[in-house]
Amino acid sequence: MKLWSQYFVPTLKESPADAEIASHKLLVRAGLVRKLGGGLYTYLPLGLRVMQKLTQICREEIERGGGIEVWMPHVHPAEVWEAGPRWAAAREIMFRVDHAGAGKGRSKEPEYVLGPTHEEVITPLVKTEITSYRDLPKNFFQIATKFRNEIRPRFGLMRAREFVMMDAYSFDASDEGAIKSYHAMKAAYEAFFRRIGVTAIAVEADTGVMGGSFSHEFMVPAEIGDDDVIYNEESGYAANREKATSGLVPAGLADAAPAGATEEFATPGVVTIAALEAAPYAVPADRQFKTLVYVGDGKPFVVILRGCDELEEAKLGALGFTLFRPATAEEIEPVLGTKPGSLGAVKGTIRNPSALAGVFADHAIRLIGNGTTGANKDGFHLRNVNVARDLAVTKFGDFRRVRPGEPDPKSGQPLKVRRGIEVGHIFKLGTKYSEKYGAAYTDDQKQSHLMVMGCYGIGISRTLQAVIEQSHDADGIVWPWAVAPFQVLVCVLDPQLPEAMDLARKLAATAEAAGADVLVDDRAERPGVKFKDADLIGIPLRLTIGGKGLKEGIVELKWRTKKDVEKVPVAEAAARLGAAVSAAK
RNA sequence: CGGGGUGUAGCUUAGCCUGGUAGAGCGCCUGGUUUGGGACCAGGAGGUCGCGAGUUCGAAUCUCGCCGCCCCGACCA
Repeated sequence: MKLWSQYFVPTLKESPADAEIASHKLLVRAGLVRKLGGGLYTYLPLGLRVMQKLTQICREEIERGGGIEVWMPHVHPAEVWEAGPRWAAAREIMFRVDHAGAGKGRSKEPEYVLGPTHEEVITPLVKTEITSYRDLPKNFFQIATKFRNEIRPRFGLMRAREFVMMDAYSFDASDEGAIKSYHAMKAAYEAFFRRIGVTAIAVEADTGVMGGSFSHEFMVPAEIGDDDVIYNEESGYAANREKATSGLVPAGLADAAPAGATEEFATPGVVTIAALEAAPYAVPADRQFKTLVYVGDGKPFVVILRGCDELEEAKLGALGFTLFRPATAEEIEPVLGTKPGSLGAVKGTIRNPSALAGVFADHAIRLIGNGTTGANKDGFHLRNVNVARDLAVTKFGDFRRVRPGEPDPKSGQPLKVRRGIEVGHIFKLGTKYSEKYGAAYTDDQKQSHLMVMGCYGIGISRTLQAVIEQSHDADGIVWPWAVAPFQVLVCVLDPQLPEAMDLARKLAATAEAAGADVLVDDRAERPGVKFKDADLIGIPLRLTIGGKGLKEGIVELKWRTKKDVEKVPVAEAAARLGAAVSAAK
């Protein structure tokens, strides 16, 4: 039991000027956090209590799913990352500590980084500690602070530079085992979000820099989310924007026969899809081939899309390049023969085809069959370009961005889009890391095999804010019982009356015995102030004790989620309170 | 990193265009009156006006540079 007057709950009447969204304003107004700098927050007592509850529930569910808790350092020697598979990609977002020991007599100082995640730490550990199939599978996790120098921190805890995350790493002897571990974690995540009272849906996701074979994101639907979820409730299809596909191209689509000989025509000044759509050319965008040039690991490659489609850049990750980016005009010209505007990938028109790492075409261009594209000659395009006959395609793939309304790949029903907050992510990693670090085990036939890994993350501090974003009203936060900083608020309107405080202590003890955390508002404030604060900080159950009520022999029970107040005779108060707490648990 | 905005008391802010004593509300302190949904009265403390240059007799205000913060984009394990 805590007495408000001796605790620390600095509530604010006004929203801080730097908060934009409801959950961020409430985090600050309800006295949960204070900002130190961009993306850096102090957790005040109330915020810390919520964090501890989330942490504990998470721990219980991950352990139930097979996790074994460990604690890893958050300062990593840079060599650990240099030896790993993604130093190039990850270094940009890592905080770096360059001269940690300067002035202490060491001639050459090692470089350190602050850990953004821990594959690079756990994999070498497992490599040395686990060598036999008898010790597999294993799943290690920790709940700890992570550091990522986000390009743009925003929305309070939603995208912070220092944040709390649960990260788990599974090691299995076989692919089947890894899939089993993956599903155990997926079930653990679902149990976690269910227990904390948050709606989070698992959606298919891109594996990004992590690599790996498949992955799900856990998304909390919210307008302020960073990510688009593409879904259809009826078929159950749900994927994030980067991963989403549609059934736009029929499965049995036959390639179109050539419509005639390819011919060049003059298009002076035409450098955009839109210009070619206009008179006098009048070539609809969905009959044009859009030719983009990227550079992957130093070598240019071409991507062909329909003129009406957008590239979903993340899907290029499937091509296997470590790093890729759009090519500059200067890089494009020597290879294709001209600058962007009249680019094409028709065989024989590319100036230096051997310089290309490949020509990758989106499946949807097969819907065009015969279309128009650039001639790799300034001011000229080609018509009657046949996909199968004329284009120098290395490989077809899914590269386009899905649009709402397109058919669901499962059922053909229209896809919808909504925003979501990514609160968790699970990956089946495969052997990317175990191969790099040589994490292998010996089986019962004395054969050596690479361990098959998975990795899993839950953004605990982000989830804290997602709970508020999902559960608040005009007056303040509405905490779900399981994560509320306190479950019961005993609101003493006349704390100067000894009988009121005596009753408050007695009933607080009753609620605690029933399993609730209790805060007693004993401040010498006017009732209005206390009620406003009570609603703001969102404690689920409020018990009000006032001098007036005591004269009538009653106290009041009120749920944060309900409007009505229940008057309870003092004699029955303990029993009613105890029953309410037991029922809510 | 590109675009936009913003920085004045612990918090929310007015003043800036058009240079001349830095103002309000909330919060805080003292006293009094109040006391069931953010009370009232009286008094009080609290400011290098983000930092640095410049223009000027004089700069919160105009100019330049830097920094912080916020939003959009890019990016996002």
